[in-house]
Amino acid sequence: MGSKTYTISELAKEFGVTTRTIRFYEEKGLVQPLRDGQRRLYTPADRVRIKLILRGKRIGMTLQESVDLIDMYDPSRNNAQQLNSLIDRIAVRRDRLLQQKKDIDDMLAGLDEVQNLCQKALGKRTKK
Amino acid sequence: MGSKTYTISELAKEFGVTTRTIRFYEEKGLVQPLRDGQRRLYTPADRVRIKLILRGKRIGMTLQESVDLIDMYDPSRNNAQQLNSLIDRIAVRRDRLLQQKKDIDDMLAGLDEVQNLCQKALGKRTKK
DNA sequence: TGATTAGTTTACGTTTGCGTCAACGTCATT
DNA sequence: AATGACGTTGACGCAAACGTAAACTAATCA
Repeated sequence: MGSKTYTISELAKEFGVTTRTIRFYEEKGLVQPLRDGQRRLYTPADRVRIKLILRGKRIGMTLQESVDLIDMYDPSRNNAQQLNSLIDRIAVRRDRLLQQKKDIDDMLAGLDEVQNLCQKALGKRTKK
Repeated sequence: MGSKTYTISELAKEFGVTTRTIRFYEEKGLVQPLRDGQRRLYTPADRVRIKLILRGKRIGMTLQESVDLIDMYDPSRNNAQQLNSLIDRIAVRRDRLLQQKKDIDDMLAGLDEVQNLCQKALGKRTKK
C-alpha cells in the first residue's frame, strides 16, 4: 500500500522551479520529505505543501507567510483561546487579500485603457 | 500658478513608509523629485508614481516591474512596432494578474472553510 | 568498464529592498 | 546662542530567496 511518492526533480519540473529551490525549502523547515537512503521522497502531502507555498509566492507572500497560512488549516489546535486568535488572524489575512484583489482589478482596468489607446492608435478599431 | 508640491515626510506619512524608502526609490531612478536647494519637492505626478509603485509591491511585484508597468501608460512612444510589442506585454501582464486573482480567490475560499470549522468548534454556529 | 544521468552536501555569492547609524545643514523658536 | 524638528548624503548592514560551483555518490546504459 505504499502510497505514491515523487522525486525532487519530478516536483521541480512540475512546478517550474529548480531542485535547489525545493532543497532550500527543506533547509528552512518548510517541508520534510522522507528518505530512501540519501534520496528525498516526497509524499502527496509534501507536494501540496509546496504547491501552496508557490501559490503564496505568486501574490507576494514570503515563504514564512505561506507556511503560516497553510498551518491555519491544521486542525490540531482546538483550544478555544487559539481558535479565537486564529479567527482574528484569518480576518487580517482576508483584508489583505481583498486589498490585493482590488489592486489587481485597478491594474487590469489600467491595462484595458492602455490597450484601447494602442489599438486606436493602430487604427484597429475594436469591433463593436 | 506654482502647482502643489509635497515634502518627503508628507508622502512618507501618507503612504505609511519611511523617508528612507522614498529616497531609495530615487536612488534607483524610480522618481525624480524637484529640488528647493537641497530639499526634495514632490509633484502630484511624483506622488502618483510612488502610489503606483507601492500598489505593485502589495501584490508582489518588484520595484522595477512596477515601473515597467507604469511606463506602459506613457504615450510617448507611438511607433507601430512598439505599440504592438506593448500590446503583447499587456497581454502577458494581464495573464499574470488573472492568475494572481485566482490564487487570491482560492485562498479566500480556504480561509472561509477554516473559519467555519473554527466557529463550529466554538459552538458559535453562524446564523442561517 | 567507462560514461552518463540523477542525486547529495557544503559553502560562498548575488539581488532586492530597505534599516540604521554617522555627520552635517537649515530653519523656526525660545 | 541653543534647542529641536526636519532635511541631506554617504556608507555599512541585513534578511530573504535562491544561484552557482565543487566535489562526491549511486544507479543505469551502452
